[in-house]
Amino acid sequence: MPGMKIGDLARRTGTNTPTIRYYEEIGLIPRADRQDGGQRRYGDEDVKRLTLIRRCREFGFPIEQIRSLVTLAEEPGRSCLEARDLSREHLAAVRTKLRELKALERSLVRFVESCETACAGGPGPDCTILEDLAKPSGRAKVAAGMGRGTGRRRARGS
Amino acid sequence: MPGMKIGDLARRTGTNTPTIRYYEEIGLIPRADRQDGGQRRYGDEDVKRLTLIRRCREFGFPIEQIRSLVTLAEEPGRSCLEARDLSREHLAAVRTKLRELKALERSLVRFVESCETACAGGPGPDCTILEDLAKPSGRAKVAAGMGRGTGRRRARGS
DNA sequence: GGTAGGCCTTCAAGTAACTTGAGGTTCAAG
DNA sequence: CTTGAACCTCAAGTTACTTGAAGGCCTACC
Repeated sequence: MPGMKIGDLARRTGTNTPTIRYYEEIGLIPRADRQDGGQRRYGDEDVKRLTLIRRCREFGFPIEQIRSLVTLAEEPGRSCLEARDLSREHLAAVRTKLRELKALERSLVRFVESCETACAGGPGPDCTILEDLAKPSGRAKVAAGMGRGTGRRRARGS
Repeated sequence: MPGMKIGDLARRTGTNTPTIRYYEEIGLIPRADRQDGGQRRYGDEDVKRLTLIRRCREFGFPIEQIRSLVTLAEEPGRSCLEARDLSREHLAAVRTKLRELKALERSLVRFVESCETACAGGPGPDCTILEDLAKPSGRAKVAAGMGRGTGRRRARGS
C-alpha cells in the first residue's frame, strides 16, 4: 500500500517531516514517488528503511556510515557478508556506548543519593557535586569505536 | 598544581584542544589563568569539570543543560536541591537511552546471527536485512526525555 | 646564541545534521 | 465550493564543533 503521505511516515517512524525531505535530498533514502500534485507517497519498505536509519542515528552513527549499511542492504546477495561485518562493527560500538552510559548512570545515582543525604534538611554548603559526578572512572581518551555524529532528538515538551 | 597546559588537560579528559578553547569562549568553563606568554594554565578542578562536561556531552545532553548543571554545582549551598532535581532528570533521560540502546543491541545481535546462518556458505540472495534490523519494537515516537544536541566523538583511526 | 620542532595563540571559515521560516499549493471534509 | 490542515520548495539559521591560516613561545640540541 503505497498510499502513505509524508506525515504518516513521519508519525510511524518518529521522524520530523523536514528530516525525511532532507534525507531524500542527500540521497539517504530514494526519491519518493510523487502524486499528481507533487506530494510524496510511501510504502512499507520506506517505513522499515527509515526506522533502521533513525535507530542508528539515535546513537550517533554518522549518516555516511548508515548510508553504507543501507545501500549494502539494498543490493541483495553480493554484499551480505560485508553487511554482516559492518553490523558487527556497529554492534561493538553499541556495546562500548552501553558500558559508558552505565557508568554515567552510576555516577548520577551516586550523586542524587549523596545529595539526598547531604542536603537532607535543606541546602547545605557543600554538595561535593563535582567530586562525586566527575570521578575519573578509569579511562580518559575514550576510543569510542565508530561513534560520531549527533544522535539528537527533539526537546521534550514539558 | 595549576601548571597544566591545555594539551595536558586535553589528554586527561579526552577532549580536543580547540574544543576546550571553544568551551571557554562560550563561557561553559571559566576563563583560564594565563602565563606570561598568554598560554592557558589549568588545575585539577578543571580536569573534574571538563570530565563531567564531556561525559554528559557524549550522551547528547545539550550544552545549555550542562551549563545549568555545572553553574549550579559551582555556587555552593544555595541550589543544592535544584542540582539534585536536575540530576534526577538527567538520570531518567539516561535510563531511557539505556533501554533504547539495549534494543538496538538486540537488533544487531539478531541480525548478525541470522546473517551467519543465511549467508553461511557465502553470500546468499536475500539476507532479510531490513526485515530483521528494522523491526518496530513497540514505540514509534520516542519521547526521549531531555536528549538533544550532538554528542559527537572523533572518528576512530582505523 | 641560534634555530628546529612542537606546542601555543587568535580569528575566520567550514561541517554535519538538522530546524525554522516564508510563501505558496493541494486535497479531503463539510 | 470553500476552508483549513497538510503538503510543496527554497533559503537561512542553529548547535557544537573542526579545520586552517598566520604567527608567537619555549625547550633542546648544536
